[in-house]
Amino acid sequence: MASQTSNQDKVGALREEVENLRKENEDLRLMFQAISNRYNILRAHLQELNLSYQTKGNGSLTQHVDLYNDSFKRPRTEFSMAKSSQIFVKTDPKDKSLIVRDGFQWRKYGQKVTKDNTSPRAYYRCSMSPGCPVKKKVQRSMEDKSLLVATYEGEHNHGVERSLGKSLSCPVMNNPFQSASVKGIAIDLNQSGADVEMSRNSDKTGMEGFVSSLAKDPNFTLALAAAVARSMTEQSTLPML
DNA sequence: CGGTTTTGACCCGCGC
DNA sequence: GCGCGGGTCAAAACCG
Repeated sequence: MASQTSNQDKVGALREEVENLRKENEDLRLMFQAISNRYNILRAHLQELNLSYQTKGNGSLTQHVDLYNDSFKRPRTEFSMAKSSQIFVKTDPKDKSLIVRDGFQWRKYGQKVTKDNTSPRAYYRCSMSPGCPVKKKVQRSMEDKSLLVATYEGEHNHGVERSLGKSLSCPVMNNPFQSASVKGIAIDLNQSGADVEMSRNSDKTGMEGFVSSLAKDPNFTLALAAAVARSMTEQSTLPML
């Protein structure tokens, strides 16, 4: 029958379309994860600015929110990946491992007990790319033993995608630690939560340029919407921690 | 077997 | 020059 063959054609075409969409979705997911990682690094840089401010004055919540805006309003000649930045990760204080999952692969090359802190400091080098100069130090905070402080130095000479292709779960996105806070500063390491906090606490002054440039790209907005939807679906299947 | 971790030795800058 | 402390090296152990 003619109608039967045309139905088969339609089914074939639909299958092909579904497969194409699936591939596209996968690409978009990887792209979203790369952007997420970059965002985390940028946020860590902000955190560093915030900390240096707090050491000078007694930072209340209001002050540190203002600083977010001030640091964005300030003209910058360079706004690349942070050359040196700190992030805080909430962990079990009894856990002696000094591991901070941030989406990159690291090779530990040393550990030292420092004078000002009873817990040891671990030294890592990025092992995702042969000549990558990035290093990080991880040490438990003295004030709050449940916090791991990771200090990053240098700029990666590669993207984060390299490792993402191998595993479906991005360590940063699936970070089991819901939030970390120290002296009134809260860093939410849960990806979706972080986005919400960001939009609540800042007027996005400095982010405007970045966001609007991305928003002008229809491909990006579509990609982001799809990736976020998928990300949320995946996260909803994870056990609540 | 190749990559990673461990850990004591070594290096180097800084203050005295 | 010397000692101290933080950072790195490198050989051995470990692990998937």
